[in-house]
Amino acid sequence: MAAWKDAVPVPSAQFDRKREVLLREAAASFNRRGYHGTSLTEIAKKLGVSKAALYTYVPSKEDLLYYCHAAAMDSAIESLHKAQATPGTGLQRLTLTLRHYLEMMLGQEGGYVVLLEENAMKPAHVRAIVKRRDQFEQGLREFVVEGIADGSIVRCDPKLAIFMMLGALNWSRKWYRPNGSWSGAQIAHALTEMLERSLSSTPAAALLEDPAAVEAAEEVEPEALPKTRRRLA
Amino acid sequence: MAAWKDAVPVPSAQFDRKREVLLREAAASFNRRGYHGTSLTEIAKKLGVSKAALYTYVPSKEDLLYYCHAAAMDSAIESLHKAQATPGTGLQRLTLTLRHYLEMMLGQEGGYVVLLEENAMKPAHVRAIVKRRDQFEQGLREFVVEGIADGSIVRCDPKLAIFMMLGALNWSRKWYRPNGSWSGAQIAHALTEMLERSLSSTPAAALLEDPAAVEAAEEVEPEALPKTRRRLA
DNA sequence: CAACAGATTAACCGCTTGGTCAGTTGTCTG
DNA sequence: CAGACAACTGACCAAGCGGTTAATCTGTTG
Repeated sequence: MAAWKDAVPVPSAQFDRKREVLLREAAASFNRRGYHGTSLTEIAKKLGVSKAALYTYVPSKEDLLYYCHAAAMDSAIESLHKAQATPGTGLQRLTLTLRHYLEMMLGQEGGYVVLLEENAMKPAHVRAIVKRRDQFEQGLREFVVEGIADGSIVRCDPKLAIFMMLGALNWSRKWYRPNGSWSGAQIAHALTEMLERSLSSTPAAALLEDPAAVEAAEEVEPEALPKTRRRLA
Repeated sequence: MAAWKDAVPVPSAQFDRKREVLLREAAASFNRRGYHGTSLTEIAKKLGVSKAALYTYVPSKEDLLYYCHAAAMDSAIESLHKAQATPGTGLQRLTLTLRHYLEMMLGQEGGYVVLLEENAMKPAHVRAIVKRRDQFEQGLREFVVEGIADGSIVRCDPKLAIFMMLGALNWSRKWYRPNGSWSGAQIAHALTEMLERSLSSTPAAALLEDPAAVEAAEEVEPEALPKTRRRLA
């Protein structure tokens, strides 16, 4: 068993770290130019190594894409599980998940996330990713059903509602610029607030207009606080 | 002037028709596999001709992408202009545009539409497309501003609101299947209804749950007919 | 029918790609 | 210091790409 030796000295923390950097860089390139539009030479150059060196960390370009997708789904499902362990109405838990998810996606590390060109992977990998994505979406749909039952969400088609919301969030990759006047967390707050409103049975009377306002309202958010949100008459 | 001869006999209606078919096929492939992931040989094979034949209709692969983008923007801006010529509140005009836009996108012809991998085009083409896209988005934002002024839309950040809505709509390409239980028009109705609710100052108490319900409310649309359009009380 | 023009093709070209490999480097171990 | 081993490199390869070309096919026109 190789596990013995591997487990001892410096368990190749270097290796794992470099591997992660590679994944981030690859994900960033894939997101910008697309999978087929990104060459390994390109990625290697950005990392300051030769193309051949990449094969120390990854068996093929296609696996690189798979690892990126897998990491993205890890984040998503983690957000879901956190919310599932949190008490609240269906609407609150749904919003919580989406906010977490988006914050990770826009986070300064850039998040892995590709969500596109899945069919560039071999069938087994596609199946694995699609399965986990279905789990994620199913969890979200259950929040909607729950919300309809507890009265926090208006009657609607859960599948469609989730597709709409994920579209609104995932598309943010296309226009979000980290150096703009809104931070990732601010965007996450404002977007999920609008989306919440689209399903809420008691929609807020106003939405955020100004990034600065987010900090005032958001910075407190860490869970507790007297629940006095403005509501429609 | 070549225009003289071109204008006379059969003004190459054949040519134009074939060109259009090529564009549709290309757009479909680009949307599925991405621009770089689609080879001209692949497109040619689907059309039952050789790759070289494509060059009769299009000067290069990159131009093919450009024409697709251009056609997509034509549709979008047409939707916008129609709504701009229609009276109503900002919210109504916004919703009308989005519904038209989505219906075209999901229409049976498959719509061109790519919206992705713009940077695969040469700078001049990118600029042309981005400019028109900005026009479209600017028009939508103006509907939001208008809606806030006339009281139909709650106060919010127009830019963010439009980004959210376009994301929700554009993402539908990823999950919509023409053979499912919802038609394109039904999806368009249900999605825009949810989005309308997210900004409306007087949100509807309920949303559509069932595709069949759309038909009862929507199916009247086919434009002509004795001009007795049913209206809401 | 002869002449012509546009559509179409097979064969081909230069180039880039993902991937391989033999060999060099650097570092830790005994 | 000797050996070992993983990291890394430059040179290389087959395959597929976008694009070109010379020749052929097809149909219309005088």
